[in-house]
Amino acid sequence: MTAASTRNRRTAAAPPARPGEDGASSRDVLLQTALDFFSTRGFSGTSIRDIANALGVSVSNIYHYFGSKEGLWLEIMEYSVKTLPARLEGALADVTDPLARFEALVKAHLTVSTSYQRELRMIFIEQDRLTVGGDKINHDVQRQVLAIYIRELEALRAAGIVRTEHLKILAFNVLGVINWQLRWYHGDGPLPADDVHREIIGFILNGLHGPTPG
Amino acid sequence: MTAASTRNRRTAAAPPARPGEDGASSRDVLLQTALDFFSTRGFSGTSIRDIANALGVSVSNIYHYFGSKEGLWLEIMEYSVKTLPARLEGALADVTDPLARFEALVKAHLTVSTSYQRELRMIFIEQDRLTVGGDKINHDVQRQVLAIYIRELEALRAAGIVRTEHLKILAFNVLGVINWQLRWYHGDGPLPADDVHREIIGFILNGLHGPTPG
DNA sequence: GTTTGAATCGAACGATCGCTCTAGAGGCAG
DNA sequence: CTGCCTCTAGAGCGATCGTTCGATTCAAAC
Repeated sequence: MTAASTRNRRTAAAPPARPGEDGASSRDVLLQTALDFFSTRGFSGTSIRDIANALGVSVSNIYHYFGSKEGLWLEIMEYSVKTLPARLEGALADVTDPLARFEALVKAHLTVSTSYQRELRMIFIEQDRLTVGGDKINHDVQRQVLAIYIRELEALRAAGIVRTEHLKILAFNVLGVINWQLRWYHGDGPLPADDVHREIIGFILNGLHGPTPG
Repeated sequence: MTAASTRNRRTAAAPPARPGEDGASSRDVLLQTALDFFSTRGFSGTSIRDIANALGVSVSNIYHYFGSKEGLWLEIMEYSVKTLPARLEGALADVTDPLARFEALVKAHLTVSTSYQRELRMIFIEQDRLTVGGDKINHDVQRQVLAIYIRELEALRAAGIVRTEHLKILAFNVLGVINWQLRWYHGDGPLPADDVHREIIGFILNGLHGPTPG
């Protein structure tokens, strides 16, 4: 969102970075640009020089701040994707009714997805290219999120709202709708994000009832 | 491993063998191996040497059969993904009732997804790395499939089953559930594919009813 | 027997990859 | 001024990338 504007400010003449002055340090600009590339081209589809050249800086800069290409990827994960499970749990803190909890869960998930769209895309684009430690973050986050959904779905089944016994499949279906939105929603449509979210939530909450017997 | 033992004896004037015609020709083995790599590592995450070394053959072989790395990718698309819209239309040929049509559409889509899981994954993994002509196939297929779903959803709205006016969002939600299955379903679970499909269809058909007013 | 052509290999090309190294520029403490 | 530290640039390293080329094998065609 702000990457393009900050980028133009410090291109050609290579001025020294002034952290805190204009709010975007060299480090932040590198992160934003890397985010743009990683989220659209994937890890192996993005080269260090792609990022450096887009900003008109040297590749040494990236290694100075992040140590390696994978370190840059992990740095983005650290402040965004890794916080997703805690954010979802936070949205459930004050809600007791099972159905209201689930709706709050989906709503919070959609809100985070809109805020961190590019970052979350990084999870789902090309997952077998990082070293063991790097992949572990992706898998851990996805596993934690899935566990949250299954736990809430169990409460819904206890309440008689969900009838199927295959809660894992149901959770995948719900997550499919939510995560697919990362692909098709670009914010340039005529509908505000809230209306889009309402449509998605309506679809999911109806889908919970599962296959009609008979 | 099997490439060295398979010597093909095909007639000189004929073009390369069609897939599935005789045993496993060198060409077919190359296609299958490329499919394994492309569907898990993406286009830029797969190197020509990855494929060649996995089979113990020379990289020249790939260029002999497919001309280029992108030609190999497109060859896979040609016999699989590109046929998806026609297959979906074919499933609708004899059905008239709108709801039955939609159910047949989703069911056929799931069947094709199970048969061509790796091929369809290639669509959704890394989409900005091919040249203009290569990307066009991906976009065309996705656009055609979306058009089919929207057309059927319009019939459902005319029949009073679908109430929302945002059919495009609804179509994306349905496609999200179906396509997300490409990620999580690996066929190694305890449930047969038919049961999984039934769960997914049940979720989608209930989701069609959309947000409950009030 | 000769010719043809598809199938295959191994070497090598230029480009690009992730990454390292050295050095210079500028701020700041002594 | 001197030394230290952070930030940055640029050259260059070895490896790998997609691709090309020449040569060889082998079976069918003439």
